[in-house]
Amino acid sequence: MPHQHLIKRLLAVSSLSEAEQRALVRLPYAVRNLADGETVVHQGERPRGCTVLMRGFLSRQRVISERNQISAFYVPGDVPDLHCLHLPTMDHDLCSTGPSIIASVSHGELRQVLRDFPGLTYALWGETVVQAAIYREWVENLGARAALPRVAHLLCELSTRLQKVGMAENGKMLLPFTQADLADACGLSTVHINRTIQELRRRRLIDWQGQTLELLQRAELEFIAEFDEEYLH
Amino acid sequence: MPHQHLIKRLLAVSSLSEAEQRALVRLPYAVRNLADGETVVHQGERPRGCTVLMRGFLSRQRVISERNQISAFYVPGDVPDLHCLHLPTMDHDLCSTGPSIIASVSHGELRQVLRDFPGLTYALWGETVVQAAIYREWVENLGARAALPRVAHLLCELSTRLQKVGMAENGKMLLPFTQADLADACGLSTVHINRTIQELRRRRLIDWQGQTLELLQRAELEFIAEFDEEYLH
DNA sequence: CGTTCGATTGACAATGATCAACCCTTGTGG
DNA sequence: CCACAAGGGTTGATCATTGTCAATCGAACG
Repeated sequence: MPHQHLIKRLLAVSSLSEAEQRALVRLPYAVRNLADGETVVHQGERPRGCTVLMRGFLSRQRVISERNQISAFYVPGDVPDLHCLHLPTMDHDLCSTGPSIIASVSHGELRQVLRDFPGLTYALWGETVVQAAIYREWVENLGARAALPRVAHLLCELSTRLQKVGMAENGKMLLPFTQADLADACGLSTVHINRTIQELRRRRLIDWQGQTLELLQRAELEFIAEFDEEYLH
Repeated sequence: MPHQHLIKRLLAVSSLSEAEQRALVRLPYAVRNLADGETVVHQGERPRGCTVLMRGFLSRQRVISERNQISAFYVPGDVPDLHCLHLPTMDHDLCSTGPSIIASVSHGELRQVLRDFPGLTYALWGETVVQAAIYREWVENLGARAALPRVAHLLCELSTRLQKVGMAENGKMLLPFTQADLADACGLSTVHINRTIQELRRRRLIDWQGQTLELLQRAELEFIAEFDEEYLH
């Protein structure tokens, strides 16, 4: 199993023995480079391994009533298709947003290690628990918040998750997302996302030029978004 | 661990040995009756056990920007706070909708059994995986669908889940939900939910009187909602 | 230099929210 | 037994947030 952040996070939730950590680290994997927009797994496929995102961003998406709806963003250390150990078919597309690098760990070998080291099963279950908490937040975000706080909440979440894996500092990060991506994630039109971002800029809450996003007044932004990072641990 | 449906479902995903099943069945639990509207677990609490819903309905809710947003409904056999094994604090209220009966299984004893029978850990992880899939569907429902298909999708989901636990037949079921509950789950106002339900009635897609809901033209309803029960197994 | 992609803008339309009643049923206390 | 209150459902009128359409602009790129 690759990636330090994944292992670090597994350690944070559950505590792993030396042997367990070693077994995890020794799991073989295949690395693959992805170009912007490339699809890792297609809806309907039955992947033979789990994907660990090592670098860059992935998004989970599917077309719902003629709209492309993004239901999750993944950052390095995430395992977007971990659930395929239990439910074999992917019911979404998994796409690279910007260039990225993934590692694939065979289901068979992973299952074997999980049988040998039950503590690892528990730890990976914890990963699913965290992802579920994020989905819940998205449900609330889409169901209850108006455009401005909704976008603000997403940006806060991204910033926090990126910070945890060392890809953001002081709310400053490199994001390959287009406004259309944000729109797909927030359930808004690109036009309205554009206006919402402009409003966030006007209020000096964010600075977003090219691929560089900076959250300027974190406290104020979190207040508007009712953001509480608790759910991300 | 109580409840046949939970055990049946665990068996459906993972296969459990005789010993594992016995260990599960023998877990002690405390039963509790809940009145309509009663709260099982409050936001911020750190429950000492997992809740297994035995009868009735629970909903997970929280106030987001002055709106009560429901992020999940639970039916008998579900374990709404299973994730608290990993993340100790509940960040939502868990409320009974209509009268219900729950069983509480101590975290300590559950953990012990999971240590003794790793196959059970894997099986319960599967439960979390399914719940996560439901959240994803809700994200898509709230993000991408207009009011009518959104409500239709929720009703299809409920019907399918209830059918699996023997609480619905031919799309006919007993639901204790008010229109306000639906509104909170769908991110719509009660007024608009009311009009949407009337439209569903007018098109002879549902018959809903008192607590009895019947889905009249399942195929047509699923078509409108783009509902595919795959994600529920 | 033309093409494409993403960002931006304006005009207009529409879905759904809000406000304010009103009705009906049910339950409760005098 | 009746009066009243409360909760849930229903309706109409009006408002506004957000979507749609269409066009423009600028940068990047072959």
